[in-house]
This record gives sequence, C-alpha cells and structure tokens, in this order.
Amino acid sequence: MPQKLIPNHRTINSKQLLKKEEKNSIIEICPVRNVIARFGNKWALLVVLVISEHECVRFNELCRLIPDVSSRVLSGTLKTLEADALVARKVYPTVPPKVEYRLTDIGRSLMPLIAQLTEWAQTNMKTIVKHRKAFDTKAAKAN
Amino acid sequence: MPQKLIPNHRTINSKQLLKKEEKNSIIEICPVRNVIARFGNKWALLVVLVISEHECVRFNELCRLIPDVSSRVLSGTLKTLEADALVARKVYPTVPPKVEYRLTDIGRSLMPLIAQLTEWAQTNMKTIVKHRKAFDTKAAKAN
DNA sequence: CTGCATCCACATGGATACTG
DNA sequence: CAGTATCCATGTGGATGCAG
Repeated sequence: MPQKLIPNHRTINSKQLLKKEEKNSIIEICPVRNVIARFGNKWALLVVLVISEHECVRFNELCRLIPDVSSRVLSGTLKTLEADALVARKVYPTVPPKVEYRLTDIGRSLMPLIAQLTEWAQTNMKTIVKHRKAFDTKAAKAN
Repeated sequence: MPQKLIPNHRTINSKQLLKKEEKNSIIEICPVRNVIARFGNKWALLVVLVISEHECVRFNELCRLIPDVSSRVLSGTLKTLEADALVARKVYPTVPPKVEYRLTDIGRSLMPLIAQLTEWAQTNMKTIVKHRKAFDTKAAKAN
C-alpha cells in the first residue's frame, strides 16, 4: 500500500492552518506526483520508450522517429530527462556535432513499469473510451 | 515489450508526409499516452488514491483531505475521472444534497500499478533529486 | 547537426463569488 | 452541501529562424 504518496497530510487537519508560503508544500514533497509529473508532459514517456528500443539514438533520429515533435520541445524534454538521470547524453566533439542519447540504469529500471501501464491501458482502453463517449453525450443532452 | 505505444509510427518515414489534419493522430491513438495524460493533471492521481483509502468519500471530505485544491478544480478532476469510469458518483436526492464518490472496479485495478510507481519513485527519488540539483547548478554555472 | 531564441496560442489551474 | 460562473495568471507546447 502506498503510504508515502501524501507523506504527512494526515497530520494536517484543516486547510486554514496552511499559510500562503506553505501552499503546495504537501504535493511538492510527494515523490510520486513529482515523478508522474514528468510523464504528464506530452512527450517524455514516448521519448523514453523510443530510446529504450534503440539502445542509443541521435537527436535527429528522435526527431524523425517521433513525427510531430518540434526540435525545441524535444530538446526541452531531453533536458529534463537528462536532469532526472533517466537518459544520458554523450557529445562527440566533432564537426558537425554528434550527440547520442541512451537510457541510464535508472531509466531502464522504469521500463517494466511502463510496460505494465501499457498493458493496463490496452486492456482497459476500449472500455474507458466507450464510457467517456457515453458520458459526454449524456452531458451534452443535459445541456 | 510495449509494442503498441506508438502503434504505427514505424510505417511513417518522414514528417513531410503528415498533413495538418493528421497531426497528433499518432499520439492521440496511443492508448498509454491517453491514459497517462489523465494523471499528468495535478490532482487526479491524488484523488484516486485518497478515494481508494476510504472506500467512499463525499465531496467536502475530499476538499478537506486534499488541503490545497479548489472546489472548482476538484470538481473538474472528479468529472474526468468519472467520465473515464475510474470513479463512480452517487447522488442522494436529499436536502441538502449528498454525493458519494468511490472507485469503480476498473479504477481499483489501477491501484497496484500506482503502488508500484510509488515504490519505484520512493526508491529512486533521492538519486533523481540529487542529480537534478547537480544538473541545475552545473547549468547555472555554465551560464 | 544540434539546439537555443523569440514569439505566440491555448489549456490548465487558482481565487472569488454565487446558486439550487 | 455540492458544485458552477467568471476572471485571471501561469505554463506548456508549437512555428520559425538563427547560431556554434
């Protein structure tokens, strides 16, 4: 059971106790949210997966492998991934420059979890989408 | 191995082939991204977890249990969660109104995955945060 | 080739006030 | 009690152009 997701929110009884500066303190400390937030961004998960399939990828390869990402965003995604030690960046000081990205150990350790999420998503996706559609039309009718 | 994350991007060679209307088509189809995107939002995961701990929660309870979420955002989060069939909403037509939220089966089936993510996050968080800090200061020095 | 700078559009979240 | 309405601040992502 995940007890530490909200490390100490149980000890706080009322939001009145929270001062402005303390806002977000609870959620910022939470490790899981912190990690999940990384994959909430549009491309991070996809980038990790694509890299994992190639063992070692160059920047432009990623650009091509992920059709509709701009280089600016891809660059940013890679930087946060690198900052988080999930991918390693290796620069060859040649002309023209060559940069390789590969997963770190910690990045690779994430793969089984992604695989499970994938599996869960695939088995439940149809139900979810169907339900979502029904829900939307019902809401539209109510309006 | 998660093969379906990018269902058919391998069959597309160049982004030049993509017309405007086809943009995002690849990623929208992707079930995992679709699911993960739900937890990318700031509160969804937390809400699911809190509900899972209580078997049945009322709106204002959630407001109190999650200290710094506004009712507007909480309401929206619950609505998408309900649309996705992850939580069920039960209204008692009393005065004043009473509404209960609980996890659906499909919502509960997600819990083990969240638990694993939690575990992974907790074991790797320290490393990640440390690396992130080092990375940031190094970047700051370069500037 | 790799990526940053700039500018812009839009979605998300937050604060406050109000209703059935 | 359980939300909705309104307005606003911010951040994230996209397009384009340029630089080392």
